[in-house]
Amino acid sequence: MLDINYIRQNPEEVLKMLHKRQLASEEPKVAQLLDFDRERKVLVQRSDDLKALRNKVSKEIADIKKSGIGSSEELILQMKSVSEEIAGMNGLLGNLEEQIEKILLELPNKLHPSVPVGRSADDNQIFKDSVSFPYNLDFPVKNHLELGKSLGILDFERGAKVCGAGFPVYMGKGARLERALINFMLDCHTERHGYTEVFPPFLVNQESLRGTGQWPKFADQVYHIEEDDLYAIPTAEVPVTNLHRGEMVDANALPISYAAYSACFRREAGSYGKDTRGFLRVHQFNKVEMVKFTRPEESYKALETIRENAEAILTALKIPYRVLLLCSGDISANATKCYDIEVWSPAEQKYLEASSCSNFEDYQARRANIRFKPESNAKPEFVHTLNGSGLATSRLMVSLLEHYQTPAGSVMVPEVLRHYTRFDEITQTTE
RNA sequence: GGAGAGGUGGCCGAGCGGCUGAAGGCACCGGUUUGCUAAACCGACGUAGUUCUUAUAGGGCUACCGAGGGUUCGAAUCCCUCCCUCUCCGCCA
Repeated sequence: MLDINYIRQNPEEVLKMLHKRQLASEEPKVAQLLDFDRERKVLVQRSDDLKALRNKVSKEIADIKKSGIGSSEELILQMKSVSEEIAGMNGLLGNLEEQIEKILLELPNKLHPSVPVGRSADDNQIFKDSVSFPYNLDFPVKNHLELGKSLGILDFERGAKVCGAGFPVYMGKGARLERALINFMLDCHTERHGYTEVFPPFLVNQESLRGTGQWPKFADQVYHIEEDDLYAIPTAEVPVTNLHRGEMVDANALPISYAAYSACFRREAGSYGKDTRGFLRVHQFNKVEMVKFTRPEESYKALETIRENAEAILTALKIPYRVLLLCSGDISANATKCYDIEVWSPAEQKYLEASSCSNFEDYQARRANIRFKPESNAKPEFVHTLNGSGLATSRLMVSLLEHYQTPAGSVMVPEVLRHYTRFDEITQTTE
């Protein structure tokens, strides 16, 4: 969330940001917030005055009782009514603070000056266009669904039977290939890019969702297990960023870089009918996520590093891709700046999002209260948090299967994965 | 699921209902001493809100001892609920 001091001092900046984000409906909230804030201040002052009086008189009462001189009856009676008055104010104050908190949690993050202004996904800027690798697909290409079915490596029907639509099953060499991808990506980030591997819980509590900003905004997109009041993670970002929630991290340890595999669960409520075929939109998918905690002055450099780390995976796999710089109307509410990496699908003849790399500055750190001391005796400051998919396997698998198919209908395994799969090709005779 | 113990500042740890924002120790910071380092000694040392002043600093007031309620003139301290950690028993993977 934003610093309330920043909003007090720069309300017009906040309004400008909302305008750029195409969130006109949110604009009245700023004035409302400032109204509540002023009201709160008046109430706090009056309540603090009463508390000061009560503290002072309570000490007098103590003195009277100790010395045994005089009577405290009258004072106690007075303080009783003062306490009642304070209690009344606390009720009002609690209400106000709840509303202030609510608005603060809902307001989106600032935008970095380099973010292009635009209305929708159509206005995203191409940061890096068509990074390609040589392929000979001069034959009728099959799409990933056809390949998955003919090779017996993907089973959407049975997935739907055991769970529901959007829960794909990988079989045989398909399962092995998926696992190879995950292992390759994790090894790459830990051994070559300097990340520490984390295997996080796949269920989290509500505080964690709130810490990274999925709560309250995306409450309806997250699977909720009522019995234990836990939520299935939509991304490893949630448990991994929250590892340091409420902590004072050691300044010398910064930047902290974590790479984590997790399954990701998304309800995708309201998006039925859009890109629903096969892997294009699923409720459960696998992803390796990179998370960084940095000093504020280093976060934008770290964002480029994360993007490069994600690109390195595609380069190694020789998967064609491009990088977009998201515009103000398309970027998520939590991020100040975000790159999307999209992989090419020869069958769909379009780019598919496989990674998002974002800087959140102190937006998540403030929610999750993650601080550090810049100097040993200095005041604590919020760290900056960032993350990027490195990468999600589902769309990656689409592009991989389609690019590596042969005229005979088999799929070759990318060079760098063979060490993990221990087979070179997936043919129809797969077990 | 049952029984017990406990959650206090960056860390460890003491704390009788009023004199406790909190002893003591460690770490960090400033200084003295010292050939360097270390040690020793001295000093400073939480966060947030608000207000005042002789206002790049200092003072006052308020809140914060796992979270939320309650009792009380007054709660770190007593009571209740919840969360977490540890130990033991039971059950299960």
